[in-house]
Amino acid sequence: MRDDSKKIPVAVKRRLPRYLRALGDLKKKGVEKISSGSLSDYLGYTASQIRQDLNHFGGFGQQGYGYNVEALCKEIEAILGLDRTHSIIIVGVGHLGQAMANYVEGYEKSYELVGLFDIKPALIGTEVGGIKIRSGDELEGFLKENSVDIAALCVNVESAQTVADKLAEGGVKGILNFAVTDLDLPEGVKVENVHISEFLEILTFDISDR
Amino acid sequence: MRDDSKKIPVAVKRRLPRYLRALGDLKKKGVEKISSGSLSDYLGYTASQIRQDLNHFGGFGQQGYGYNVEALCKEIEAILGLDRTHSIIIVGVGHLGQAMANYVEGYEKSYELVGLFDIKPALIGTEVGGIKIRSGDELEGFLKENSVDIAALCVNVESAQTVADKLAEGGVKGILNFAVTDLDLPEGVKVENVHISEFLEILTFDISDR
DNA sequence: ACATATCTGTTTAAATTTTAACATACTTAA
DNA sequence: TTAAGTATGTTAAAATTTAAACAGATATGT
Repeated sequence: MRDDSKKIPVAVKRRLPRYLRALGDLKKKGVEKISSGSLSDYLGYTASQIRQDLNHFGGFGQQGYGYNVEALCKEIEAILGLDRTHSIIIVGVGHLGQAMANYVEGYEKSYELVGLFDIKPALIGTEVGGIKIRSGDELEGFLKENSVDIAALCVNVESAQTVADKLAEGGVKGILNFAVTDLDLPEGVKVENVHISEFLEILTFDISDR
Repeated sequence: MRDDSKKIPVAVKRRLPRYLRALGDLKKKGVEKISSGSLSDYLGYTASQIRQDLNHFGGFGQQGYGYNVEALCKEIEAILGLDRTHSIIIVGVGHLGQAMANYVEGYEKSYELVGLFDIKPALIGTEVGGIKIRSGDELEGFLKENSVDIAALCVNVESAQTVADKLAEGGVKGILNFAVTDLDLPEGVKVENVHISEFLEILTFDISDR
């Protein structure tokens, strides 16, 4: 939309959800305005960094006043794309897939869960969150018929790449990958990895006395 | 252990699990040696970065030869602390908690699942992975009796801080936090956040055409 | 209305992270 | 045994990220 938004540094991008969460909390508390200094206390980022981050999207603050919580919240939502609705499917409805479904339900309008897929016969046909679980065989056909923006990939490592290929072929724009493997995908399909076991390993490194 | 290891850059630390995974794959394939160049093709990091990363831990390569896969694998395991066994409990045995339990089972010797806790009466007393789910009320007592290294925090946002306080008080060294909130903890207790909804938001940002 | 304090946007500097370059050492094959 | 090729460790440069500094604009209290 805005033409300079391509240049938003990766580091800034990854902080946006945290800003949004903080602002949502403040809004809920009835806070109307906030300064970079107060937000710094709240978030643990330096006030300087907050001002610089927010400035990538244009001046939303006012000197001597601060930032309007409501307005800034809306703005960041728009930047992240949460002001629109994105269709989501979940492939692999094990524990992780169901946990993911719960997260998706938490958003009022930003996401719409449109499909669940699994290959386990016992699961096919049952419902999760009011949505029927379809057979994995139906995935390709489903993607032809329906426009899917995001797929949460909650299958095991072995089948991850195969499923990912089908998702890419079917026109999915982004994959939230929970399988602990690195997917090879065509240009244009975005991937966000959530390699849980790696977080555990990093934590283990941190607690190992050294 | 090594006295300069405190200086390992954060960015390097966070890449270690990925190195370990790649080396494990190679070992499984029977590859004995690997050069930084080949590893670069495999991982997508530059060869230069790989050499520089690995050098933080001492020279494990050999000029004209490369790196011994087996030896390097062992070394990184040791650096991460995976050559020892760490006790783990999971607090909150919903879908996420059970998924987490599965991950832990995947490690042969590095982790030992020693306890599961939940407050839902229907769950208490049932077993997951051969471990009985205890009542949340027993948590403090359990921590007094047992030495717990890591806790996976899989409870809802509302109770996360309260539980985290008990964990810290009980001597837990690290918390893998799945609750989408920022925990306030005493110095010395490490936290690794896995804020799944934030990954989804970042992915949404990436796919939003701009 | 005015002075003082507040707070942003922006510029400049520091720190961190990544990439490139290269000298040196080892391997391999003839 | 020797020469050519390979590949590391290390140093230097570039890029990115974070922090500090400050000028200018707004708010607030008297």
